[in-house]
Amino acid sequence: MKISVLGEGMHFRSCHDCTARGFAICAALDKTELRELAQLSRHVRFESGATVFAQANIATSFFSVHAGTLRLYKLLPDSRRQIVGFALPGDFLGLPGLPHHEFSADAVGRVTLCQFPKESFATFAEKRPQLLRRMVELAGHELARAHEHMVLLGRRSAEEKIASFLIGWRDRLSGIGRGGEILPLPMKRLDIADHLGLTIETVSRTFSKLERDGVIQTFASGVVLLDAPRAEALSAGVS
Amino acid sequence: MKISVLGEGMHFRSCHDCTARGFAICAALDKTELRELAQLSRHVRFESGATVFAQANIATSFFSVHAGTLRLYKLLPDSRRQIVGFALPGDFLGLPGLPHHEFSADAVGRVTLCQFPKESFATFAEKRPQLLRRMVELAGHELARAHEHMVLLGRRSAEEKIASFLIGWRDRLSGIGRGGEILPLPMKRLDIADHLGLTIETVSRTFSKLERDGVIQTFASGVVLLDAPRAEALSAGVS
DNA sequence: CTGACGGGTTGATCTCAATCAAGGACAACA
DNA sequence: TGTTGTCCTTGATTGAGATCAACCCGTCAG
Repeated sequence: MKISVLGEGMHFRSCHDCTARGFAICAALDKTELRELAQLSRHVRFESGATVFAQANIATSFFSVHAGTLRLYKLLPDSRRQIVGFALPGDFLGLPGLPHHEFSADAVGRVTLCQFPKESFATFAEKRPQLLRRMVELAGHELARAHEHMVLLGRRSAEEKIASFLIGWRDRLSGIGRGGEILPLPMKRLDIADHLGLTIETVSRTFSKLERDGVIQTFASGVVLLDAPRAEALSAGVS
Repeated sequence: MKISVLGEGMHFRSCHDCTARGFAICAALDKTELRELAQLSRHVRFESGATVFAQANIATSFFSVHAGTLRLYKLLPDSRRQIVGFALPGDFLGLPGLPHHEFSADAVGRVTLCQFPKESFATFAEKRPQLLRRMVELAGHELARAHEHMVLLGRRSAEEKIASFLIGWRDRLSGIGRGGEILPLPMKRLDIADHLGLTIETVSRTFSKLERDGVIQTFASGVVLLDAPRAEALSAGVS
């Protein structure tokens, strides 16, 4: 696990012009508070594949994603893996009230994060109801997404799973201003499989089927939704 | 949808000797605050099968479960159902920041709840960081449970699903002081199936298998874990 | 240029859980 | 007492997705 602090060579990126501000918890803070929070945070970078923290380890920091994608996953003893989600810029990682990390997180491509020591962040938050409110809200959105994912895992077919995943991913990206014609998929097929409760072969076959049916077009870096309404219908479960 | 307010005939149950206090959000409040909160809450009761609120309806209240069990579920247009969880005494229902109910909730057996108008609760909470902190914590625990359930849905066999469910249910009950030799299962087989991403037949068969193998003994009202270590091993995924 | 490797695709076969179908246990009720 | 309905169980068969296996393609090292 390599941590590299953005050091001397790099410009200090002030929170003020942070690209993830607006989606992140920081949105709940005023200028002064922002500076105070910046004081106790530091910017860290992880290269592709690096582990940011591991399941069951003691959590000493919270993180706010600044740039890049992370996969958040849980492992069973026999190494079956479930990716419980992908974290994007603005997402907050870490749960006050739980001493240990509840899942592992590693970088999908290069990632930068704001790191906050748990203790000082908690102290900082304690007297700022609007920050706590924001955290309740973020947790609520996360919970809603988790529930939606349970429906996917428990009750949808492979084709619906893939379509739902693509639509959900598109909507999340556009929510943070990263919408576009081509939908980038930085994660590997195996990651998608472990996220959707499928095998890599089924994911591959299903992508092929959707392409054959003219719903998507696949590229090395992602897909284009040729027939978004059809994908949305599949995603909604209106087979 | 029948709502019956506990009325004249019934004793007013003060929050002070509420059996769910201690697990519920109220635990974060002192005596004075508790009385204030009681002021803006009312006790409501639902008979078995009654719907407390429905998915996509506008949320006007928050609830704290006082007694009984609720099933929380999402429906697909074609009526496939995923039960995202069961709520027990002390659980908080409703997410600040989302205008609509994100799932439906109905009573499994008779249920009583504390109902708080959303607005007045929000106003009350706004100035009480320790209450907000408690809500963040509760949301965090809920999220952790949701993640664990994703592993179950995405990566476990039918037998492991049932074993995990039983162990998880036992632990939750004992966490609220309802542990005991016999593990009550107030929900129906169909509920369990829709919670675990199985069919009712597979649930039934798997219970039968576990009973044949001497892991459990089934009764009308629940099960006894004859071989808890074996069930725990299955639950952990150490097949 | 060649071989090894990682990531992805495709085909053949198998298996676990779904589906289809029947019947049992039990409570509510006429 | 028989009738009806709900819930649960069990058996037979099917099928979606897993597994096993082969192969393609681009990249990188030697």
